[in-house]
Amino acid sequence: MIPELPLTTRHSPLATSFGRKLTPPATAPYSTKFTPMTREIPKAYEPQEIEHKWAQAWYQQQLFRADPQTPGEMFSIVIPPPNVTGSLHIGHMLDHTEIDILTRWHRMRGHNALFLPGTDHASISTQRVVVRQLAAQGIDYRALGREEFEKRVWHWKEESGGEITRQMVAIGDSCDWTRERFTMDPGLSNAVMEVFVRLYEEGLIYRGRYIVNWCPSCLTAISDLETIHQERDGKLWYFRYPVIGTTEHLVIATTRPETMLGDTAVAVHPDDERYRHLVGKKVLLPLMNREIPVIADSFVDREFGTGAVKITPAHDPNDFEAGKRHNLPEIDVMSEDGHMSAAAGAYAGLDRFAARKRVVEDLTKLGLVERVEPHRHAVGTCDRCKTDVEPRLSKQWFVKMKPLAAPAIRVVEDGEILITPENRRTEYLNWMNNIRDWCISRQLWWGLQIPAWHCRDCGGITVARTTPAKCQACGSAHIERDPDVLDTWFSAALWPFSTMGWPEETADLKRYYPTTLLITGYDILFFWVARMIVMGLKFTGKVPFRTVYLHSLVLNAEGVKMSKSKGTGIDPIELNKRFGTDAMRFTLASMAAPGTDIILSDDRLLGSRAFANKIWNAARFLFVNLEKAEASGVTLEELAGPEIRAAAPYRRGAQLELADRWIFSRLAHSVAEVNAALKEYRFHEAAHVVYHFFWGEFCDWYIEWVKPRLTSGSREELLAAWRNLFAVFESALRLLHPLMPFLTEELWHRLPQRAGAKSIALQRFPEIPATLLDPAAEKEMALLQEIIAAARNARADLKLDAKRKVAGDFFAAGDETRTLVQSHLDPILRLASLSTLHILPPGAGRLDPSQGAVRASTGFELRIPFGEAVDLKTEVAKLSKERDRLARDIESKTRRLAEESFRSKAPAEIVKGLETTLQERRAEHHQISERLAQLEKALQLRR
RNA sequence: GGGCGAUUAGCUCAGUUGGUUAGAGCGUUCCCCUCACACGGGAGAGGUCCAAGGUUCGAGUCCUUGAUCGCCCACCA
Repeated sequence: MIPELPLTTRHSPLATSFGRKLTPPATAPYSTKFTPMTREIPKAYEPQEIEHKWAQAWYQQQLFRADPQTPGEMFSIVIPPPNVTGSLHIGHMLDHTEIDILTRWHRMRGHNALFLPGTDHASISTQRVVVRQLAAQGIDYRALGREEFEKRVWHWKEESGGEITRQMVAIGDSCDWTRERFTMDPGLSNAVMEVFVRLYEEGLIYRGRYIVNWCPSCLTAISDLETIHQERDGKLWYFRYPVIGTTEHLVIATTRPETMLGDTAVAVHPDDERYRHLVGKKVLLPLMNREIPVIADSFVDREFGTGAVKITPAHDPNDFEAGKRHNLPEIDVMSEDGHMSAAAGAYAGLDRFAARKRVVEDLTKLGLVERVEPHRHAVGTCDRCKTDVEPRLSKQWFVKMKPLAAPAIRVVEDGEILITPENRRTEYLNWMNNIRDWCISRQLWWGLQIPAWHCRDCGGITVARTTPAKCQACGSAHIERDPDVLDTWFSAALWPFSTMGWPEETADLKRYYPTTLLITGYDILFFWVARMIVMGLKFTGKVPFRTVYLHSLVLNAEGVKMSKSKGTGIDPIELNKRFGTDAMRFTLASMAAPGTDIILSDDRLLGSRAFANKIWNAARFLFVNLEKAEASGVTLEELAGPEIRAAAPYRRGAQLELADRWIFSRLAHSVAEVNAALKEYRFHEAAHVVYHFFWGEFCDWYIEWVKPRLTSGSREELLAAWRNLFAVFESALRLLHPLMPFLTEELWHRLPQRAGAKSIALQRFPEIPATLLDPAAEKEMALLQEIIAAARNARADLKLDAKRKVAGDFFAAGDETRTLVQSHLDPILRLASLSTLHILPPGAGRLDPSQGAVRASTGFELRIPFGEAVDLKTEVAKLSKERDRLARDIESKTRRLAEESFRSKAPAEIVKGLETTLQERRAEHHQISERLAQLEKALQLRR
């Protein structure tokens, strides 16, 4: 069953975002009968209405539902689940655009394609959002109690998750909505418990008291990855600790004075001559008046500071280790919220930074501050709230990563998983090879609670899939569930298989797992990708995906990563309104060159919108002219046949006209290029190819070329013209569909269609037979285009009225060229705005440039005669420039060819090619020089 | 402290394995509101490919060094 989209939340989906609600359409938006095409088509493409109509239709009809029973090649991809912290931002749009392009492409190529949607509970982030909301209402979340708080978050989740779903529908994600998942769904949470228990039973999950990264603002432990190191200008304080029983002082250096209150030793290097006599003695810890030992430990760096370091086992990971080695007491002088604890004596209750200041002041008064130096160092901050992280001693749950990492390294090294781009693969391997244990417990309320129960009687831990009745160790019923929840990435790590029903052996799991591909941003390579590989291998014995494509990030105009909290994000809804989803998708795709980040600009979006409009108007042209063809007896049925979809050229007799041969050949090339580009995730290239084909070739040349054929001629001629035009256009729509799904769907339905034509998305991607590749046609067409361009160029330089048709002269020594021009005189005249083109006989010789502007290229010369008022000087300047350019080129080529080393070492074809080119250049140069001479003579005569 | 990426037209960026005159979009200049489209058509201008060395017959492309910008990783107090 497809879920109804909840429409009742006050956050109200499309009502606030995309302008309207999703309601079932009264009738299907496509015709169920043979479609008489809509003749009335607005002049400009207005995406809003159309996108909404199709988004809704696709969703309602479950158009992209995947069936494991369907045979054929499989393509499966799971979405990187967005956090339910609000709505999708522009960064997500890139994920979705790339995934959807590839999914649609595979589906159209006949593959059994699954795009599995879903969302992530995002433990810490979501909790923060709701806590802040409550605070805004004057509610302290702790006062609500855990249960009530969880209820509030679930409520928020329904809103946010619903909004995200609606956005995904609205931007045309071709997901299977029946398979939508959430990381806290019963099935997924079940998988999480299963994994936790198994890892615990194998000893790969353990609980222990260690120094962890603690956020005093979020009030939870966070992992190493969530700790962002920030370079900062700080200070290095030198403190004097009096050595007991002497008049000496031992000087230590520290960046964190406040932690000295918890010092339990001072360490020096065992080989350090300066301090050897002090080892074993005691120093008096100032302010606290505690006697602490001087110990020797080789972890001390003799070069740093004074070579003597204070040891605070409860507040520094190194000191913690040292403390363990030397059996030192651990004195925690801080509370969880970053204030000094009772153990800090007189400083209790002070904020840690206030305490720092006070400690320095007090020591200064005592004359125990030796000196202070500026010191640049890295400070850990919380990924979520940017608060300085406090290394804190606490009991947490960890995953032992080393044994799990080994296979995850192997599969990437072996190429069983392909990580692309290549440099990310290296990054992955480096990280995996230096992996450390993963702190997975979080002191939060929103999330998946750890399935462990503590015994109040014996202190034993019972880990179980379902709530146990008694303690596993002593049988006591006095057990309590561990209050902590799991790091949100723990459940995310299982996503590719938990979403498919694991640990059950479901049909989905068999058919769609391992997934084909993972597409996500490189910023979560370690957070997510690496851990999915680890967990996938551990629990399914298979890789979770065959290929990982890591795309760039979308940055704002300042080149900073988009962030909603910082207010630096671009609102995708705004973009959709202004440009349309298709334009946004196309823009993202066209900028998504692997390896470089994307800075989105209005200019590019405007360009894409213009492209959509261009296609719209090409279609409009077809539709408004079709009546004329129908009047001559061409029927819509004839334009809706399978030949259209097969892009089979319609030949009158055995002949296909040059323009048709050319456009089919170009189409075949374009399809091949798009396929090749998408295969290697070169979205920008695919976008460019389609853009150029549609606009630069189909619109600019083909349509213009065949225009007269569409409205006059015999029924047979009209049919040929229209069939070919439709075949190319229809194929081009399919070619474009993965990039611009809405526009193409709309136009496709406006084409004559057979009954029940549901969606272009379910049609085949164009497969153009290689026999349509026509190098001869491309060459001839290129020559004709060049001739037309030469005429236009000459016209423009003569500053002729663009509307005025003028006569031209044409000379070509080659018979073939003359024949070609003669047989395509009509389009040439039309496209170059010429009244006539006088083709001179081969014996006529060069065109006299004093009579007009001559433009020449390899094999031909074309002249537009000077009118009454002509600026010969401009013409001379133009030709001189061209002559100089040629001269430079000739010189460099001549020099190159004269080099013996080049001739002997370069491949023969390169040498030969260069020689040929050189000859051509010389000929051109000669012509231009001649022309210049004549022109200058003419100029003198005028004077 | 390690590692990585970037530097190409006014702007934003492409440029596949080294090969003949380095491309696109936007902007800009000139001409056109021609019966699909001014979100348009036509024609131009605009680049010592960050710098210096090196390899090569040949370098935007490969190597070395440097400069500038950015990113990732990292328990030296």
